[in-house]
Amino acid sequence: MAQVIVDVSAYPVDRPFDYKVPEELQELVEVGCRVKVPFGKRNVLGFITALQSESDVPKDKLKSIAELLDIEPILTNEMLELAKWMTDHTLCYEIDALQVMLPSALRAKYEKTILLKVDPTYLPEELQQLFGNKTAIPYKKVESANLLRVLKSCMKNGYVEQKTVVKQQGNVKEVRKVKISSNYERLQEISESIPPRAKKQRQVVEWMALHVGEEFTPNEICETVSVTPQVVNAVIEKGAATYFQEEVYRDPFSKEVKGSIPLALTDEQEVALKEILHSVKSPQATTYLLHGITGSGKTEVYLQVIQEAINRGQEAIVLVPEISLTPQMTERFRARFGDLVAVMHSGLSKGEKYDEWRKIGRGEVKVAVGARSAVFAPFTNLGLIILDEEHESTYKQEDTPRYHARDIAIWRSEYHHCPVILGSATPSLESFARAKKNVYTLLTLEKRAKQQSLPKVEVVDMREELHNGNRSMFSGALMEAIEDRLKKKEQMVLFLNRRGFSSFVLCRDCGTVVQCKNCDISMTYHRSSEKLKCHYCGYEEHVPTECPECHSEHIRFFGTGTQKIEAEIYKLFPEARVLRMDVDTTRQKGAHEKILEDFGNLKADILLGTQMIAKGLDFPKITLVGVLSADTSLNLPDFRAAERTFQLLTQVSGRAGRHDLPGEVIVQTYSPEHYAVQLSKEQQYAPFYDQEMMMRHQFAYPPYYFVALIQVTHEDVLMAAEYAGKAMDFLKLKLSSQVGLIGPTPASISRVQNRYRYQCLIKYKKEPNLTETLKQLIRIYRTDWIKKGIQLTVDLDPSVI
DNA sequence: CTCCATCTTCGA
DNA sequence: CGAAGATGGAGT
Repeated sequence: MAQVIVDVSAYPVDRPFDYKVPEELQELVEVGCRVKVPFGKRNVLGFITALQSESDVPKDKLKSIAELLDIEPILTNEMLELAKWMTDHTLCYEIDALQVMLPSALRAKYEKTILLKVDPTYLPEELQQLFGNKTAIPYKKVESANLLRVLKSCMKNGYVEQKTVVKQQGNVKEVRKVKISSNYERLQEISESIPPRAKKQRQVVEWMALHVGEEFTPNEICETVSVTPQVVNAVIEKGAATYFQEEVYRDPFSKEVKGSIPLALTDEQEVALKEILHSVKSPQATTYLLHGITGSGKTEVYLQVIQEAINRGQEAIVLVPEISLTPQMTERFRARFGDLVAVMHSGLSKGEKYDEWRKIGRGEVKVAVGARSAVFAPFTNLGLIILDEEHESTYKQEDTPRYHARDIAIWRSEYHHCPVILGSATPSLESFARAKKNVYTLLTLEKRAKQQSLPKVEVVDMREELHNGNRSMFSGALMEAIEDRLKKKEQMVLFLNRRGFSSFVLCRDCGTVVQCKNCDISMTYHRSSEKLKCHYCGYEEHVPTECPECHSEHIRFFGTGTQKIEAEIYKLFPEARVLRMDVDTTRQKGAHEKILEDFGNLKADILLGTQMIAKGLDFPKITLVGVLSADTSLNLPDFRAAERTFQLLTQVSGRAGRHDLPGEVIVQTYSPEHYAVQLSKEQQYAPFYDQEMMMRHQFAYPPYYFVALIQVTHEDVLMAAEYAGKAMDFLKLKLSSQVGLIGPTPASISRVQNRYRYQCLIKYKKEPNLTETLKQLIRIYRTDWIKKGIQLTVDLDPSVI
């Protein structure tokens, strides 16, 4: 008897189902294996979460497992426990928690197929043709041939049957290899039996006799003996060797990396290292907040702690925020630990991810470097987990299961009794507050590792520029600086924070801005494709030649996309060589690496990009960083806007002058007096923290309060508003008077994909009843509201509001 | 009464 | 989530 969580995300089936284990699988099934089980009228994938001898389910209802998909369990006990915890803490289904821990290659692919049940001659001509001589074809094929009507009548007659087959999305890659017989005499016999005119065959067998028992790819043999594959085939048929399949890994690394050795540490680094090593050795689950200014050498500390973990036979997980960072970052880890490193990021194919995952699970590697989901790396003897740039919002998954990698890391550290390092130059207020309360242990690096001084930061007031008649995106100071660097042949990074402010199309006669027809947001102009795109739903349309409202021809592009800036740079500085890095230029696989490599090889003077270039860049020739508009992130309707801006400005500034040449930073803004702008000038984290904490206290936001966000959407505005109101009423009724309830209010983007969005915010300090109340709300929604087309989501600890 | 479209239910 | 029964309105 096996308890199985089935692969169906729905409320009524979010619990284990009991299945009989067929005789032939008795000895094989294990907790954590995937199985194929009959569920309702179809087969689905499921995970065995428990094995037991008894079941409360009546015997006549019990079905048997149809197929065992894994000989070895793919989920560890730790993962099963963690999944339970996640369902409770993120209010998701257990199946979603389990699925998110596995590489997508192991997820199920359901394919509708049509099975032939009678002699094909019974079928109408067209359908017969589709089947050919097969007995099963994909449903899609019938659909695309427009034969659904024919199919239906055949199904009625019982000529054909529909069935969904369960497959997995990706597979182990195998290559065919040749194993030469280990029997020397046998090879001699074969050689002698080969007729004299088959010269090539004899050559092959004679060569094989020199490599008794060895393994080669067919290609290797063909090349060394210089024969065609057919010859090798013939020899194998005679019994000189056998074909076999060998499992191989897809190699995600494009280039070799030179080795590196541990660097000498500064006193500060030494102190931090000793402290963390203490927890590695104890071992104990301590969470460290490593607060080190940009360029203070956090990574070297990570590397040396990991080395110790490896020496102790343990493994380490390193989380980095985005792919933009991974090439440079992973190279540092590969340089130190070589083949012991696995990478996990979105740039890899399904198959590559699966291979890396298997290397980790088998213990063939000791370090996993990757983005958010790498926190689930299936190590069994973890010695350390690191979250670099811990404040990054990408550590929070924005759809179910809405987990935060930081929380998962801490959970796993408690399970494995190992430390967690949260590293950042600009820690999230939450983490820093916890460090101050000694929930986390604070470690500080205040000096830059190579003793360079911090770059000089100049804040330019764009209002004055405007008064002085400069209407361009470049202030006088920035233009001068760019010209200067171009002359000196030094490099620059220009940073444009595009979020919420990109090039839109505006009619100068009536003021209409072209909006997406599905969402309440302006369309963004893309010069390369000459199209308008919606960044929320992906809708595209051609650039209009006249205003859609008043048909005036006076329409023009406003705002500043990276493309527009690029064009402007070329106009102002015709000799400048610009590399643009944004969503458009990095869509292709390996494009990040290519751009950064080119920039590193001095193939361009200016690197122009969006937030993806804010982090991790480390090139010696960068002496100028320009932030074209600091305001865009400052004015977002999010209580973390100031924090984000401070973090962003600090990070960007950190790109300049990391090596011998001194760096300069120019920040353009319409709010030069804002504390987030002012305090980022000298990376004054502590004053910023104090100031921002005051604001958070005043408005009852984290870290003083926890927040939970409830979003209600519907195609109809009134329905969305009404049910958001109902949700609010329910919360008011059930929660204590201690909680702050805000809403319902329209979401900052009030319509996405033709659905109107309303939200309610819960602020609370201690509310033991909260999870239960939210579960009840979700229950009401699932049993009642969902029928009316309402969609409701709950996010405990949302990263964007 | 038949046919199809949509809603509802249920899953071991 | 998806299959199949239940429901219901339009067409024969």
